[in-house]
This record gives sequence, structure tokens and C-alpha cells, in this order.
Amino acid sequence: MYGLAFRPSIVAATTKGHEALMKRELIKHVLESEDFGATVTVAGWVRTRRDSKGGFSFLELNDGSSFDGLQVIAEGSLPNYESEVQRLHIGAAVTATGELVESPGAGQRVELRALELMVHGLADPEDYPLQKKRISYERLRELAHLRPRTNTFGAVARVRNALAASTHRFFQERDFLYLHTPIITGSDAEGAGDMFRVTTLDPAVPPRTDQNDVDYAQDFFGRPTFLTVSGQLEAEAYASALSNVYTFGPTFRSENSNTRRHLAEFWMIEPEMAFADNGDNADLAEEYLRYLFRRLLDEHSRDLEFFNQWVDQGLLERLSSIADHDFERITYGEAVEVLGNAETDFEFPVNWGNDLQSEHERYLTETVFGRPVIVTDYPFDIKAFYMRRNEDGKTVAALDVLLPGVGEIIGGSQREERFDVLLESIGEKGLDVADYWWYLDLRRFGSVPHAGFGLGFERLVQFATGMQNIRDVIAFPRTPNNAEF
RNA sequence: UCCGGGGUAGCUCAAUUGGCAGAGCGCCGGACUGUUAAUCCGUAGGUUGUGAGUUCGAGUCUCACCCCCGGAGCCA
Repeated sequence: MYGLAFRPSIVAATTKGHEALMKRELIKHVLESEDFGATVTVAGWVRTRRDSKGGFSFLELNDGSSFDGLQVIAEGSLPNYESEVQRLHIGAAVTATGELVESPGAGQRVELRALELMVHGLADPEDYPLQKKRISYERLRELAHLRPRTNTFGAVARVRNALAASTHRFFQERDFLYLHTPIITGSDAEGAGDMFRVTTLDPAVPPRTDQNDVDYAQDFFGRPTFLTVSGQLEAEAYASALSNVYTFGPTFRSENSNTRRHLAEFWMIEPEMAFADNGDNADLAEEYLRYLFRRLLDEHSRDLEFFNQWVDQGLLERLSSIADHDFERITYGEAVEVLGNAETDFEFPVNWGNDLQSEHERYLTETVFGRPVIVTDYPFDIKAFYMRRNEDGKTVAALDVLLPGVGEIIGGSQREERFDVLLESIGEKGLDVADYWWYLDLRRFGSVPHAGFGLGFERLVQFATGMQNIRDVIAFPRTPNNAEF
């Protein structure tokens, strides 16, 4: 409806800008350049305009390629200085071509003396919601489409990207195969939480069976289907053929969780190793986390420095410490003992057989050890059916990795590879054996000891940035009552 | 879902026992020889989350609902 034919000036500007856009350089590279005197073209969004007393203006331009922006000097002699430059405010998009010079002012090493400044889109300061001052995270959640233009969310996006890239690199370096497991699953019994139903039936008048139940035989897949809560079971099938695999994909849970640690849609990384036990599992988890933080410290120090200064003052020290030191490893039984002897009064009592509460996990990782803790060998009764039974018959070879501040970031286990024992566990958990026919097949044919875990990617980003709320480390968070954007 | 806190100008927040709805920032105008969250002066800016109710009078008290935040549970 907005035909360009009605606005010839836009067509001209776009055509004219094309050549300049082709050779524009990312600001991150310009900031490191030593090539003074060179003609350089950059493009980005204005963060601030400061008018000098001398009849020219400073523009701070950011294109997201780095935390820091480039200072652009717009002389009063520019032909569009009064008509356009003076109307630039935070949020406006421009391309600037000029001479790269050493900055005479303090605060930046280089700056661009603009010879030409093209305005792509203005941002009316009366309407543009972002301001040159701190805006609350709560407010920015309502502006999820604009918040990547802020310092904080630009940095979050870069750190998140870096952690994703490092994840692939870590597993690829170790010959793990990246596996895409299905988003839509036919299994409603994965046991990892409430699921979103996937259906094409008309919710107002679904087809009914003779018993007046909804007739899912007439649904798209001819059976009930859901969004996945875990790719683990499928990953086990591929680990049982390709040795080591990992998934990295979206995961969905329809629990009515309202905390700063939960999302209805989040991303999970799930490695699965054949010919491995729970000790190998713990080794992998620790090596992986320490690898991520080491690389992040080495390659994204500018963003981390920002978080360390404005978001979480202990961040750099904590990340370095974790990268450099072993994790603590204790069994559930030992944890119960430690907690039982604690001076602290817990709201919930600590008894063998009860799951550890958030306050207990926090006490262990923050107060007792002051570093990441891997807790293993939980009671069978509080863990999932697929976890491998230990010799004592009471515990399973499970594993949780607890991080200070965010709590449980990894949950995993050695899987029950013994057909008879698995069958028994399915029965004891009150599950229907028929639902697990193919999962049981993996134990009937060439079964091997194997283990794996799931890591909540957003919790990882939380920990790496110090961001308190998980809704602020994913681009467009989905939580109960919130699916805007 | 449960417990607690909150919703007032574009944003962040004040408003005494129920008694004229305010400030800072931002914007706009002006001043100032290279600024860095610039500074200084000035203008404009309001259906107090929604709907009922009590009262001479409600931002303030009562009821219902909506939404947000924190904690808990579930979990990653």
C-alpha cells in the first residue's frame, strides 16, 4: 500500500545510497583502525547528538557490531546540516562517509569527520520511547522490538550469540554430532513438565468419539501431539548409533511459572554420550561450562566489563574463578548431611528422600562452597524413570549442576540401559509401557551405557551477563500472559 | 497456582489524618568556542490500571477485575 511510486524522493535516496551501503564498514572494525586519513563509510543508529558551541555537532553512531559507538563529527558546512543533521535524535538511522581521524577530544581514540551524511530514517523524539537515560527493564520488556538498540540488550545479544557459537565449537571440537530433534512430538509422557498441545482441530467444535471424548484420530497427525519438552529420548536413539550427539533447540513448557528463572519457550542444549557413565557426564558438564566462560572472557571483555560495572559488580571475578577452578562434587546423601549440620534455619526441613529446595541449593553453592556444585546420586523416588539405578537400589545416577545466583543450570543422568530394570522403573512410575516401545527397543538391540544432560541456555546467558531476569536474556520472551511481538 | 509488593506526566518517582496532583529526566525554545549521561535559564506536558461503591469531597478508604515485579512450587 505504501507504493514507492508515490514517493520519488525515497527512491532517489535509496538508489543513491546503494553504493555507499555496499562498502560500508562495521564500526567494530573502524574503532580498531589505524588508517588515519582514509575515507570510511559507516552506517548505524544515532545514540546521541551533542551540538558544539562552534556550530557543528557530535553524533554517536552505533551499529550493534560492538559495544562502543563511533563519534561522527558533522560540520555546520554539510549541505543538509540545518535541514537534517539538526533534526537527528536518538534512534535515527544514518550513513556517514568521511575522513577517519585521531580524535582531539578525550574519551575516544578515533572519530569520523563526515563529508557526507545521509539520513535514512528520522526518529521523532516526541514519540520514540528510548531516551538517553536509564530505562527500567520492565519498561523495556514492553518495548522488546526496540530494546536491542540499548547498551544492555545489545550486549546481551552479543554475549548470547558468543555462547551459542562457543557451544557448537566446543562440541564440534570433540566430535559430537549436532542433531535436530523434532519440535512436534507424539509422546505426551516425556515426564519433564506440562506440554503445549499441537492441533488443527477446531477448538470450538472438535470431532467427538462415541464416548464424547475429543477424537484425535481426526487430528492432523492422527493422534495427540505436543510441543517438545526435551529432545533427550530422540537424542538417545542417535547416540545409540553415532556415539556422541548434542541438540540445541527450542523447548516448550506450559507450566504457569512466574519466576525470573522460567520461560514457556526456552532453548536447551542436550548432549548425549554413548559408552559413558555419570562420571563422564559430570566431566563433560564441567569442561563445557568452563570452556564457555574462558572463551567469553577472552573474546567479549568489553561487553562483560559493561555488565560488571552496571549490572553485577562481581561478574568478572566470578566468571574467571569458575573458568580457573574445579567444580565441587558431592552426592545427594552428602549434601543432605551438610545441610543437616548447617547453622542456618531453613524454611523446609532437610530429610533424605526429599528433593533439595531452592534455598538448600543456594546454600550449598553460595554459602558452603562458593562455587559451582555438581550434586549426584539422587533418590530414585524423586527422579525420572529413565535414570540409571545405582547398586544400592535407592538412588539413581543423576546429576544437577548448581551455579551461584541462578541455581540449577544443568540436570542430567546416566540412562538406564538395562531392559528389565527400565521396564520395572516405567511400571513403578505408573507410566504406560506401550508409549515407550521404541525407547525400550534401544535396550533390546545393542544397548550400551550412556549418559547426557540438559542445559538451560537462557540460564547460562543470565549467569554470564549477571542479568537478574531470564526475560531479559532472550529476544522476545514467552511467559504466562505474554506472547506479544 | 500460592504469598508479598506495586500501577500517578513520554520515562523514574513524590503527594502528611480523605482537602488546590508535584519534582527530576527527556522533548521544545534560549544561552554557552571539541562535546562525552554536557551544563545553565525557560515553556509545554495529567481520564492517578479498569469498573463499581462510601463520602460534602477519593491518588488516598471498601469490593471486584486486569496487568507488572519479587519470593515459593514446577524445572532448565
